[in-house]
Amino acid sequence: MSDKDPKPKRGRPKTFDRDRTLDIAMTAYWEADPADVSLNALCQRAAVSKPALYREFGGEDGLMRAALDRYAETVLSDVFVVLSKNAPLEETLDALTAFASEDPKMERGCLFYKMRAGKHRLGPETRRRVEEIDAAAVHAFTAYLEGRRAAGDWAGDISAALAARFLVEQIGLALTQRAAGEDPGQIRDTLVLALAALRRP
Amino acid sequence: MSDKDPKPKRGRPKTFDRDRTLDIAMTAYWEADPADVSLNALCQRAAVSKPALYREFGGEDGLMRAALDRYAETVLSDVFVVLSKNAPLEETLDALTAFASEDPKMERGCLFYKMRAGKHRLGPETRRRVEEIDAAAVHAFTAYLEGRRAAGDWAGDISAALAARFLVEQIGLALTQRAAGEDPGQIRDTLVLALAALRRP
DNA sequence: AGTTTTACGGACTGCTTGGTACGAATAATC
DNA sequence: GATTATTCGTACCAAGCAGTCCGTAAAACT
Repeated sequence: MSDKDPKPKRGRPKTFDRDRTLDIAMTAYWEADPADVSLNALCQRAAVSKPALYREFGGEDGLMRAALDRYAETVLSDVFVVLSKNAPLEETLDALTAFASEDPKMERGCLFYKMRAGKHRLGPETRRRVEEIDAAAVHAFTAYLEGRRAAGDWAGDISAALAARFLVEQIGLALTQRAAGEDPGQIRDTLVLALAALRRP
Repeated sequence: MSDKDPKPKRGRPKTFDRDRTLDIAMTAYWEADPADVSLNALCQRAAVSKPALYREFGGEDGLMRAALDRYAETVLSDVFVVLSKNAPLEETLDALTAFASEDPKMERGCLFYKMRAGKHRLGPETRRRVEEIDAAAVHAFTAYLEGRRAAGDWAGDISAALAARFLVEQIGLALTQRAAGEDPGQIRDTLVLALAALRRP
């Protein structure tokens, strides 16, 4: 597995730091609304030339898509991990509530939900990825809830798919409120109120 | 009160149709995201010159604010009327659910919530008006719920203010989903699930 | 040394944006 | 008819946008 310069390639050696640039782009898109971050501003922020960006990512759509990919690997994966643990319902809902309404990491909201909210403004690649992640999230929540039902842990009389959609939307709502700078305590209260629908029969 | 040309004013007579222009602007902002409607496009759509717009509304902010004003008078007022009727809780929640998830008038979502979602992109006047309407909505819902509590109709153990906030956000979520073109049936199911928190003790 | 290959970025394109300068048009008044 | 008051819209502005041209730098190969 040694990727230690196995082939001294021809031509001028590449100096473009893809990883660093992607980090900066992801952070910028995350902090602000992706629609409010221009390529020009991004180039300046990362001290990178525009042609370099185009060589590496093909354009704005490619860059956004790559940034979203990284976000999914870096941040969203944690949520999927939590679900795959198949912990009791109460415990999982508490963890999700804390994550969405209080986790300092999510103080500026969630890049995925921000992109989803402005889906019509995205390029085709990024939009496709957003829909992919959305479907994956619903699927993961559905699987988790079906597991909890089988474990006798959840007695809801609704379909797991509906409950999963509901969860995804309520968490999204909370994270959108955080991005808007609303009071975490109030966000938490609202989210707890909503999720009560899954706790009681 | 006759405004029948009581004063033959000096200067060139005005031909600008403020009402018609405002209607077209409101509709355009409503159908699309306000951030995606440029003044240029609006002028073309209304067959109006840009300087005329500036003379009448002062700029983009003024026009948006005027369009939102008209929207509040035209559309939102209906909701406030429903609340002021002080109908039983179940009945009102059903009406709100139908309004948000199925009313054909709201097929493209709600201008107020669209503006609120992109609040940071608005001019100062429009933003201020959005916050005003938001506060008014919460206030109206709070007053209604307190009335229902007094009538023994609502036995919730939470504050009316929290329940009002919750209602405003859930209705907003449903209307945002409608703007995104999601299935009304699914939107309805999700909203009913959320509002169950207010129906049960 | 010279050729080939690859990556580099300054400077440019064409387009859209919100906003405005200004002369022409149209009325009442003198 | 001249003056004054008011509204009209063409034509322009600077700024910002995504995206690209192309000359130059830096390496390996011959």
